[in-house]
Amino acid sequence: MENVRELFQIMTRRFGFMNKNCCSAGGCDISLIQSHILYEIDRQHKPSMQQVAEALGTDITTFSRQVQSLIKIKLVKKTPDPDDRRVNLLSLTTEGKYVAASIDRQMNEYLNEIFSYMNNFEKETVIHSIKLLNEAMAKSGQCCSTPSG
Amino acid sequence: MENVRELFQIMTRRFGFMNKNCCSAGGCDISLIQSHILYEIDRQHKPSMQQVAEALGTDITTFSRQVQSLIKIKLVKKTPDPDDRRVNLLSLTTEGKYVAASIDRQMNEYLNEIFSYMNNFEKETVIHSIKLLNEAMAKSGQCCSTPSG
DNA sequence: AAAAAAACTTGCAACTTGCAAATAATTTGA
DNA sequence: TCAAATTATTTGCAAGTTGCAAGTTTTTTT
Repeated sequence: MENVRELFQIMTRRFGFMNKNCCSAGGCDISLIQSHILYEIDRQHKPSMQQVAEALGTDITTFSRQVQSLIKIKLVKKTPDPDDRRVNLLSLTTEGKYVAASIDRQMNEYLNEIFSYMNNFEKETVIHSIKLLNEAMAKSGQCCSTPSG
Repeated sequence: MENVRELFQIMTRRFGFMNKNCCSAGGCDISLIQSHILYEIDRQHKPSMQQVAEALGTDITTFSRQVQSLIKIKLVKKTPDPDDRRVNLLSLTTEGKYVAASIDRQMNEYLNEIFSYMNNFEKETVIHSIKLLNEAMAKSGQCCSTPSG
């Protein structure tokens, strides 16, 4: 049987390159980590620092400083949680939303280009498979999350 | 229609956590980048520095130093290419092979655990899909490789 | 051969990392 | 009710990582 890990390793490496290549979409040259942070803030509804850091598997102290840099370039906003003032809620600024949307658009364009080499049945099969994988990975909590979280 | 990028983003993030979690397999606590380097040297046949650095999308100067650190902990060997002595061929030491194999074993164990939540048809569908994806990504060179390479 | 190119290494200055300790707000439990 | 424990986040620090520019060594070109 083929080496399953190898298939995944190559695929995720390529997807990583795609993400890296999209860091300059939206007229803003950010780092890969910053791009991931924008993505995750956009995905969650007013998440706290902890929530985003945990989702990304980033040390909270490192994360704190990454967020500071994103606030400095005006892509991210921090609002104290009125219900618990230890907590800071994160959200994207208008420009942050624009950058995140540009990156997302570019990523989906790349993905469409990749799918253009498949017929429609193959494409649907692949998308269905990724969903299956995500569900299975969610069930199998232990291995696919950070040791800390 | 669902957001395809989101499906990929979450899946590759989880696979990244798996890779990170396996860095201590083989009784050796290495960094994620070092694990990727071991993997890639193992995969290619006596590759040059350039070849591995390019495959991983790492700057060659950074890579040079990462390799030095792997040589220092005796996981990697560097042999001058007899045909072109500018070139250094990379290979794993016996211990490097052991560590790489341990990581690979642990990764495949994790993957098996994930597949245990699927029936056999689903598993085969998923594996087939990843192959399709890799072929399509290889055809669509532009987006899924480094800007430099 | 001299000049250009290729494969790699080193110096440097900027950035990133995570641990330990600090601060600030909230919860717990006498 | 108030001191102690807990939680969310930030800062100091020292170690590690980054990539550019400039270096060495070897090979290719002219």
